[in-house]
Amino acid sequence: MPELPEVEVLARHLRPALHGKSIRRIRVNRPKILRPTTEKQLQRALTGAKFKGLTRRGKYLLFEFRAKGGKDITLLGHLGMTGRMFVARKGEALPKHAAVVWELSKGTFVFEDTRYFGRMTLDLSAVEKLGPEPWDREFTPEVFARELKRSRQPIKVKLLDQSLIAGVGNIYASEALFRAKISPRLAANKLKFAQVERLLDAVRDILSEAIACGSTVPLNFGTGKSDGLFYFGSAPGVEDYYEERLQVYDRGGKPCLVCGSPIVRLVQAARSTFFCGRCQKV
DNA sequence: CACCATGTTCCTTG
DNA sequence: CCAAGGAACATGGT
Repeated sequence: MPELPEVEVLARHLRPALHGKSIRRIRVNRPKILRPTTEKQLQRALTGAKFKGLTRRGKYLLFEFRAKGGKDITLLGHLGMTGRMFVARKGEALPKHAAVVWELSKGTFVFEDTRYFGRMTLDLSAVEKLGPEPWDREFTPEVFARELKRSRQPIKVKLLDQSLIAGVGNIYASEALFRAKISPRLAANKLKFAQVERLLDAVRDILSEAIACGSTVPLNFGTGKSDGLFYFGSAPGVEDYYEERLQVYDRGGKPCLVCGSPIVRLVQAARSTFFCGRCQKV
């Protein structure tokens, strides 16, 4: 479930769910997910700590706590490929792959992750390496263009570079390029300035629309199958809602929704890219 | 069985 | 030193 929009929507749901609560006890079922923090360190830092706030940076979540001794603590969360987080109600069964569980003053916070690629750690170094948020005022088309000039990698691959721009993942990279009518194969340093402008607008619009869409969906994490979100999401009764959300991703061989020509799948940097060979000529 | 999957990091090669 | 490519991580779905 996790690119910037999904993480943003999750943050908006978790904030009120954690408001005013503190951590009674921490259970770690998958210590690796804390790396390089140890289970002991996490428990020492957070047992008895009170939730103070939650922000998002790129695809990361930053949990703020006030520890028992009065010290402020930041905990970093990342969903990896398959991570989910939710506050379960009392007596609710834990999912099979619950990696970390916080028993709260009221309720239970669950970080579950089938593939265990996610993170929950006191090591904040990953965030320092992130590039700007897509809507950062300083991140102008001029800045974007200057960075792209330095690379001959395909533009699709550059969009996934979190040190260039934070938060774009494999799905929305394809979607943004389709929106901007730019070929994913075009070398980053070959983009015209007008294309860079269009691409930045497209990235911002695609992500904003996904957040707006996700924000209207009633999440119901606890009950099982529904992660309530986006591409794989199926909140009850809103199935059709998702139909038209993705224009190219995972639509290989299907007709382009603009021109009807078949959507092409290719592999770049070991990841699938989808695009329309007719609409995205250059 | 084969191949695919929303992400990041590490290692190798040039 | 850097850029680029690929494997590894771990589990499940088709």
